[in-house]
Amino acid sequence: MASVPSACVRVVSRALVARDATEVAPWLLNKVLVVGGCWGRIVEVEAYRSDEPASHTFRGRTPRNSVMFGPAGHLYVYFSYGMHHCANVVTGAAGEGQAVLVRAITPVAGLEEMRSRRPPGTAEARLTDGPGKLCQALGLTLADSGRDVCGDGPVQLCDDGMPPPERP
DNA sequence: GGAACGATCTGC
DNA sequence: CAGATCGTTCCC
Repeated sequence: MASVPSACVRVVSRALVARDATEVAPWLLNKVLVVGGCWGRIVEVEAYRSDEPASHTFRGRTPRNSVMFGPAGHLYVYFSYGMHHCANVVTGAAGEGQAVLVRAITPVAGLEEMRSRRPPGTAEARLTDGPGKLCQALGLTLADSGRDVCGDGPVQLCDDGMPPPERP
């Protein structure tokens, strides 16, 4: 069980992810996603709000997307194309139906564990460089949907002090 | 009750 | 660039 990043790591506050998704998205870059003994740095994200046709919440609340209409700071995982999982961090005020999709992370710790969940021979650079890939590498499934990432649970969103890039 | 369609990934 | 593969949603 690898330890979390470094000395000054704190779970992000719910207030900071309760802002608008378009504001939270760039801020999430370089934050740390921890799942058990595995963790990596977020390097690509995408904001989804209910006013965008592509968003799962565009046509209102359904059983699947209900987590997105809940309070910020929870994980929304969905199953896509019958074979991939994708993970989002719910943002905004409860009821708004917004979230930020984590599109890619740079793997930092727990690499062997991540590799064991990916196809044999997967290069380190290809381990978590896509929304479906990172969920497979981290072992995130529908069972993780709804988890609070602002607490001390198995899935945590942390800040180790590295600022987001100036030019995203 | 059924059909169409993905916030994707991989291999040809 | 097409196929894999199935839950969710929407329409009849």
